[in-house]
Amino acid sequence: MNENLPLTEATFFILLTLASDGKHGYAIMQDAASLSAGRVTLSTGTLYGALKRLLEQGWITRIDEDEPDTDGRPRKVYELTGEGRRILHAETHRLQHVVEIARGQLEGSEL
Amino acid sequence: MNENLPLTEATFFILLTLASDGKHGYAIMQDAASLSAGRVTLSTGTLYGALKRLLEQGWITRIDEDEPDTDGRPRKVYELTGEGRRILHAETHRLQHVVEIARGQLEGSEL
DNA sequence: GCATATTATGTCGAGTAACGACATATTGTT
DNA sequence: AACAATATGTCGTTACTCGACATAATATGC
Repeated sequence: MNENLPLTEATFFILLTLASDGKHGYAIMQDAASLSAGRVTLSTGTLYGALKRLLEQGWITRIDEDEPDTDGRPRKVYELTGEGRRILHAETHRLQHVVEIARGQLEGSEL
Repeated sequence: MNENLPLTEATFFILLTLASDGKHGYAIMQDAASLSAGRVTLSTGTLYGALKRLLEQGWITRIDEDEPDTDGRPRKVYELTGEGRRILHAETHRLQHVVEIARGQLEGSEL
């Protein structure tokens, strides 16, 4: 069904933070950190590299809010595409499945 | 608690297959495939590279069963160390936690 | 008014790991 | 005798992360 999985943790969390609404890069970084209770701290190299890749893959798009009243401060807002959302769901289910496999395996070996 | 996480999928499944008992490389490949219903197919490059790394890290050890009756066929058997088992558990819990975060996030954005 | 922290975006080089291709040898099957 | 399966390994390419560095605007504190 999906040849793009597994996602890297960085990619997964970027998509996750965009699930609720569109955001710009810096906000994604902060949201990923707070969502994961500080466990996922995206470096800028990882973040902007991943955003570029995700755009090329068509999993996110840019919604330009270059309204002049925003005073020229560059702020690029991204949101999930349908494909991006589909993949986010697929990866979540994959992870769920992996956890089930792992629990089954560990249970059987530790009694 | 653990600076080694997240594990890659290959590493995670190698450790998982060794949770129940020691195995040699080829058996690990097959077990990973059957355990994951064919989703995880380790290539030999990945497998033997990972085994080497895991040995160096002390997460697995080699138990030499070079009994002469095995007729010189080389077959290296690996098993988890305490550290390896500890990390396998930690990663399983991490994954569980990630799934919970993801489900919470997706729930909130799709009602 | 000035310094510093925060917000915000980006590049670059180094390191790690996965992957497929190739190589080799033995055992089991047809 | 040929071929599939078992079994281990190397090598080069590709993808991604990470930390360091660079730049600029805004906001806060003194």
